[in-house]
Amino acid sequence: MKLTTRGEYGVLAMHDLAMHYGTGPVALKVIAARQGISEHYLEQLMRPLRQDGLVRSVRGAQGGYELARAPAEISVGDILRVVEGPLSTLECVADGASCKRSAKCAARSVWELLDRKINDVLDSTTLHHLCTGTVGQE
Amino acid sequence: MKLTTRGEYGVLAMHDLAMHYGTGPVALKVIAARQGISEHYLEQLMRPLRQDGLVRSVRGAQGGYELARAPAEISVGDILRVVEGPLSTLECVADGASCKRSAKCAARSVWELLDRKINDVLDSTTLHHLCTGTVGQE
DNA sequence: TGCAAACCCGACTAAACCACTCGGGATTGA
DNA sequence: TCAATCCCGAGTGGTTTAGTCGGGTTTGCA
Repeated sequence: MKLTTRGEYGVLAMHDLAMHYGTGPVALKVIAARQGISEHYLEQLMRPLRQDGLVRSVRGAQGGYELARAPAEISVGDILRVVEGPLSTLECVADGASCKRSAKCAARSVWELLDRKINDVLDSTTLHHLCTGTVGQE
Repeated sequence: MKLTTRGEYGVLAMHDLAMHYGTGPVALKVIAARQGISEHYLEQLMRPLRQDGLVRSVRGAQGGYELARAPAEISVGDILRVVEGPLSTLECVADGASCKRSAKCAARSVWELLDRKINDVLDSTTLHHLCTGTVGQE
């Protein structure tokens, strides 16, 4: 039930970008220093975030990254799915066919319920909530 | 956000025991065959479950394992915490002191909310719910 | 009394994954 | 031009996972 640093750092970096949304691109070096993360490692996380259209990059001097959408339009779930892969707790829940026991598996219902609750929280929490300290509200 | 096979198999085995609760001990070999799990591996999972008092073992011929409490008194959370360790999604949430940024960490609130929801589901789902197909009810 | 069925325990291992690091290339503003 | 910046692929040491293996010890039953 652990999240890796990819998810942790990814959300930290995106939150950093959200705090500076609308003020031009922020350099990787700045984010890394501000959040206390390895710059090269963070770079690896930005790649999929860009490819997935969550951030835009500006190359060259004075370049950097910026959110591709407003903070309220990006959920923590969006970020985690991109940097961590699918969020389901067990392979067999995400992909029913892969589970040989799925038909008679009594445990399946707990995992399904769990996945639903996890996705509820992560999809209903946006960067805007993080920035305004209103996580879990409305 | 993945669960390991320890958690998956642990719940499967405990559910198996719950289905045969009150009919004497069930041999590891029987559970392993019924659930399609390696017997030796399952043995490793039963050790902590026994040490934690969730199951009782009967040694010698005709021996086996049985639940130490009624199925309604054992939650999925109980099982997972024993075989998987603490359920929190990030180290820094479980142990605030270990997180250098905890004070100013905006992301922290999401992880706390997430952990709370996960524990809610797992602690309110018992083996009895699994056996009766009433997961998520009452 | 002997034996086989069962639990008990510690050590080992191959493969995968994690959290990075490294080195170089392409792009662009000043 | 040059320095800042993003872009990309490859490598790496350590840890974890999902087991296997080989031997105990205990006990019901013939």
